[in-house]
Amino acid sequence: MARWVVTSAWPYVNNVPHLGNLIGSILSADVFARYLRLRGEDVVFVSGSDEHGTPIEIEAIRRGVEPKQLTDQAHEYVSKLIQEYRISFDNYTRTESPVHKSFVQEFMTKLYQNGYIFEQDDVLPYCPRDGMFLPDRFVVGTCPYCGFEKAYGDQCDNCGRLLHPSELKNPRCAICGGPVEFRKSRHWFFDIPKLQEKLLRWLQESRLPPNVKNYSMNWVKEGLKPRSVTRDNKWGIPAPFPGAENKTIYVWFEALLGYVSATKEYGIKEKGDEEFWKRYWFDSKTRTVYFIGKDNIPFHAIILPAMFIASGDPYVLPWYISSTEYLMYEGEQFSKSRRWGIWIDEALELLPADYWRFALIKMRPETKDTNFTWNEFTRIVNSDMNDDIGNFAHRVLKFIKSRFGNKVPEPSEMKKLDKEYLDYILSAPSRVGSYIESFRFKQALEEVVELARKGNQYLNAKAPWEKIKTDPQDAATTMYIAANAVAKLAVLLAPFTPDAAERLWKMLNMEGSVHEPGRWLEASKPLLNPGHVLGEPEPLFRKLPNDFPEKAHELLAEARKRVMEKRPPLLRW
RNA sequence: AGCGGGGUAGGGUAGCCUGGUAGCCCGCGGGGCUCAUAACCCCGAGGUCGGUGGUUCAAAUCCACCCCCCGCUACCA
Repeated sequence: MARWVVTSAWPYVNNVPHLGNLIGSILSADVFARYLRLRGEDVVFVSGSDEHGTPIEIEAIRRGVEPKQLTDQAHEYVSKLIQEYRISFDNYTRTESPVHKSFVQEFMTKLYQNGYIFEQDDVLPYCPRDGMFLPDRFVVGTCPYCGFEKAYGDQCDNCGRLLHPSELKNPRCAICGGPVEFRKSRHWFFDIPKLQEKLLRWLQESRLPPNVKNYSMNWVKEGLKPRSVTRDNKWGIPAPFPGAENKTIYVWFEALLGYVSATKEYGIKEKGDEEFWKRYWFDSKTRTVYFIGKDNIPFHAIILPAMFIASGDPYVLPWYISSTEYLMYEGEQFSKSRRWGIWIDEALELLPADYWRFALIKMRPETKDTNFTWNEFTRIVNSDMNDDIGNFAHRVLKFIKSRFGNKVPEPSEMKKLDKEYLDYILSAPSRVGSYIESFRFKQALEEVVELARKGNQYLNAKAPWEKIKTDPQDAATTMYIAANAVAKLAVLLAPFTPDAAERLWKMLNMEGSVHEPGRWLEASKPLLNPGHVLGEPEPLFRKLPNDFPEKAHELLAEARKRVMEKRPPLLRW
């Protein structure tokens, strides 16, 4: 049995995550982690709030508070939401965690000692009024090529040209609007070009998916440049290099290390073992799996492995990186400034987590950007989830209750149709599982829906409501198989809709929890024996009204108002 | 501009790697059933697979060029 570390990209908590963030990393990672546990695998599932860096520092300035006050509120709120979505993190921590901070400092010191860090002066934009150096993105001015007056220091949104902030005419601070100067500042750089050959060889031999692999190999082949690992921000982890007393570590470098430090923190808190994390990260048989959005590929496929190699410690390099495309909202990208989209707290005001989990997984942008529309959402919830799965379970359980005294009937002779469907049920866990293992969650869930669809066909073909009068033994056989299909559904749904799966498990009057380790493996044989007394059947899901798509925008607007009162003050718009 | 991903019936998607005249879901039209949540089942209509050219007995699938959408391009995270 392999050890697994499953990670999800760390939400940047200048804001509440939206549905795109949820499906892109957190929810996808949860489905995978839950599946592995159901298979009885040894899993650590970690993530945390990414809370350092300029955007948060600026947000804090804007609100007149210290950054820590902002991220304290954000971390607490996001942690609570993550629980409400039933994301089964073993540790959801934060980059302000003391374990993380000291881990990052020790790690960066190793890179320094191993000769992978060098110093160099840079000339950088500086705002004298705010008293801070500005990232390129936070300098605005007139584009020297097209004359657009609101070009950013890294790129002009009008003509698309890539820029350097020093090229802008009339450069101003994006925060206060004041003039920008250029000042010299000393920085510490990660000498990543030294690792070019090793990275290329690793990428070549890795089993990363083609989109990640090809993309990254091109990057590396084009030639890597040293990257500065320090920033002049006050808000962050102090750089441990001699002479770097006023610098902090660039958020990207430390946030990536959070995967390791979160495992370490978990070991200390839950196992009382300082060295626990090494059993995972330093074991060549451990499989580390990262769930990220497509914008994050270089950091996970190049920079993180480079850091691991440069540390000189025997870290396992990424085993798999599952990168999703983007979820769009009604045709356009989610946008905080335009308030376009659905944020995860708003969603819960409308419907319980299972509805979102199910629909989002069915919309998971696995090969291309996918559009969230209320029409499609309603279709998935009403048709796939409720009519196919929910109603199938209900019709089976109700029938057994009314005609068989709520006991699983004793099967007799199996005919062709019976054998076919029984085989189909018994092979479903391995079918669904193999899709999950190839990171095709959308198809995996479709396969679960298909089990219910086939069940409906089976019932209609066998018409036990008719046979009960003419051939009761055949009706009993049919319902024995159908009941087992429902039990199977409970297990197969467990990674996707954990609450509904558990409710169904209880309705079947099964022992313990559906989420117990190893359930998936048990499900390769019938779960219900003849004579087993079932529980009280009730509808598993409810349906959305037909006019839901038309009313959704209005409902969302109302939800947004309610949410604003629940959000901690520093996260309100 | 360079690199990567995508463009398949009204909507959503599979198939493409490993060529053999297109599969599934929703919607639509017709029929059936009555165990079930106005649910379920069956039948049917609807696609020259972004465009052009090429390779081949045969192209959604391979090659070339072009058009459109999305992302990245190293200091937003």
